[in-house]
Amino acid sequence: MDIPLENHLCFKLYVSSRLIVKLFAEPMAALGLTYPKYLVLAALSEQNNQTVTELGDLLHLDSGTLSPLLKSLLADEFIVRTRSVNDERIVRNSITEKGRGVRSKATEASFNIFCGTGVSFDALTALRVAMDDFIVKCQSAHDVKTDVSNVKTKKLKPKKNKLEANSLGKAT
Amino acid sequence: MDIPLENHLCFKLYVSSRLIVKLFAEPMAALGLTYPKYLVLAALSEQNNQTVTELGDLLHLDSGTLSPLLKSLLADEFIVRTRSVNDERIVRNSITEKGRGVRSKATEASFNIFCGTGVSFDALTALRVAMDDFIVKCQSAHDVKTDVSNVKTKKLKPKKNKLEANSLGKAT
DNA sequence: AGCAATTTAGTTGTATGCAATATAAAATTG
DNA sequence: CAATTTTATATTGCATACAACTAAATTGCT
Repeated sequence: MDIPLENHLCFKLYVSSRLIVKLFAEPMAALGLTYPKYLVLAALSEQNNQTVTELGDLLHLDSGTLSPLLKSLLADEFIVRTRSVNDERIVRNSITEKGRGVRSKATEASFNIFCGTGVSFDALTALRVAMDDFIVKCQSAHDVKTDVSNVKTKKLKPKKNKLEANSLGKAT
Repeated sequence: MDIPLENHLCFKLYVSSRLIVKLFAEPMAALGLTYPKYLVLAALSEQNNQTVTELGDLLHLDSGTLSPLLKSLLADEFIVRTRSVNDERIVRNSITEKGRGVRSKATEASFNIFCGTGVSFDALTALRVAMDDFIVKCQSAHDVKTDVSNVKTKKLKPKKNKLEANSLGKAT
């Protein structure tokens, strides 16, 4: 089979994503951030105190990527991390005041980057909407692949609790 | 400043790109490929015998990424590499028959992946067109950043030279 | 010709992404 | 309630990306 590279939407997305992340690099670095770190701060800024799993669902990143990122953000004091008292497996991540400060500046930088591209608001919005649909469909396609067997084998039950607080001292 | 993550086009692109690349992973691995390797083979399949720089311009990748990639493709005999006689700095990359074989199968897989997402051809085309414009604008914005000073200004840098041979014979 | 600047590709160091694995803790099960 | 399974997070290993740097080859300039 033969399809020109030019006709590969995946290729366009791949290039677009890397180009835009590259545009973010300098402004973010000036704030002590990287692109994914900015996303984490933005996520926590809107909904604070999220678990690693919740952040992962939102950003489509797994613990293999998030754990080092959160560790670094903690070291920079942009976030604090608290192991849950009720369930010691869970670690909640909260943005600090310092974190909110850089997040705000970073969002401003992000806005300026967008302006710098000269893309119209309409085009921006249209792309976002189209992208939303695409993301849902890709996610579904991916779930189909990985969920072949667990269609009927899941159940949720209420939690209990026990034990006391610490600050990331236990559980792994 | 405060803009919801949901309104960040960059975020949508970032997520979309990673999702689609993830969908490619298994089918490509079955052919001994990865996503960027597939792109290289697709590029050479359309325009064979390209230099590293030409491939880089097309795929928006630099030698830091391409050199290891091409080295790996060479080891797998999907391409051959020839240092130019006229200009020994230049290395031309050509897809082999074996390479064309897997590229064809990979393109077929790529088509199937697209079908699996359920995205309509129209939506696909619309996205690609919108993406093209976006890429051009991002590229321009990036060029503006990096070209600010070299329109009329030169830099002074110390130079020297020494050493020899590598796997392809000469020229580092 | 002779040397500085430029170009081309490769290497190094850092930061992701992600699958696979590890580990602790909680939920289920017999 | 002990053993098993599941869940939440962290760690490891591999493959990109990319900036910065290196080395060799070529161009340009005087």
